[in-house]
Amino acid sequence: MPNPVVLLNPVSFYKCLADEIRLRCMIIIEQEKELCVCELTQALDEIQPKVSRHLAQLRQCELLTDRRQGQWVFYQINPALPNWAKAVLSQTAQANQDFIKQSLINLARMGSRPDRTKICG
Amino acid sequence: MPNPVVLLNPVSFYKCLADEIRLRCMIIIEQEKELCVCELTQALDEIQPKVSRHLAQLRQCELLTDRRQGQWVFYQINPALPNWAKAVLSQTAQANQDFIKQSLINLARMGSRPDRTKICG
DNA sequence: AACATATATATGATAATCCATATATTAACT
DNA sequence: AGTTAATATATGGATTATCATATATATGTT
Repeated sequence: MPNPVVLLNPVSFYKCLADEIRLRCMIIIEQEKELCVCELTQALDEIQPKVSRHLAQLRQCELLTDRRQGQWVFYQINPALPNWAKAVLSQTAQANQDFIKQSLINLARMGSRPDRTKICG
Repeated sequence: MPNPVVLLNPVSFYKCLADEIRLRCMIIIEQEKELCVCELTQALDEIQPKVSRHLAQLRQCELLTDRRQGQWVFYQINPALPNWAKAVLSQTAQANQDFIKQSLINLARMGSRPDRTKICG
């Protein structure tokens, strides 16, 4: 069965992407499939409340979904986004690798990342 | 020969799209190929200085190019935009016809639109 | 098990910064 | 002169950052 698709206002969609931190989050989550707050905090080299607030906004606009696993909260791209928005995100990610290069390095440097063993569909 | 391609920061690109008036402008220009300020003013039903200001921003960020023909200034999508940005714009336009529906009606209602007889490549 | 401590995340409150708008004016063209 | 477009300034509103704190979970000790 087809996913129920989110009704997405294009202006609020682009408002979400119109911020350095939020756009980085979206792109590296797009790329890594799923990341938790502490990983994002490290990758972006920003303080935790700042990252958390931006994630909250992305969640509220339904660009991201979250799931808690133990002490961690993992975020991923909302699978119910309309196709045009998914396309925008993936093309933006593909064409702007430079933009997230340093974040991926920071992420790779991170010791003892939480594992995702209990991913339940 | 291939167009020289604009170097485009993704955050400023999305900041440009993160406003109702600017996004409407981009989408109807995308669709109509070329529009002048007075047409846009009418289509969006907004006062002229407001529209002009937003167009100036879009021009400054190189999302739009302008050409003067007599008393009119026509705007079109910058052909030197990178492909990913062009793709984002056309997909956004295609998937959000509702968003510009009223603007197109206003535009169609407009009497004596300036013609583009002197379009020089 | 009960308790204390540590880690991860979210949020309230406040201050600071940025952005859009309105009005008035100026410039460019016919 | 009349039409079209751009800009300057001031103001109000929205967005953002930060600190301190709250909550939830996990770990360690007795």
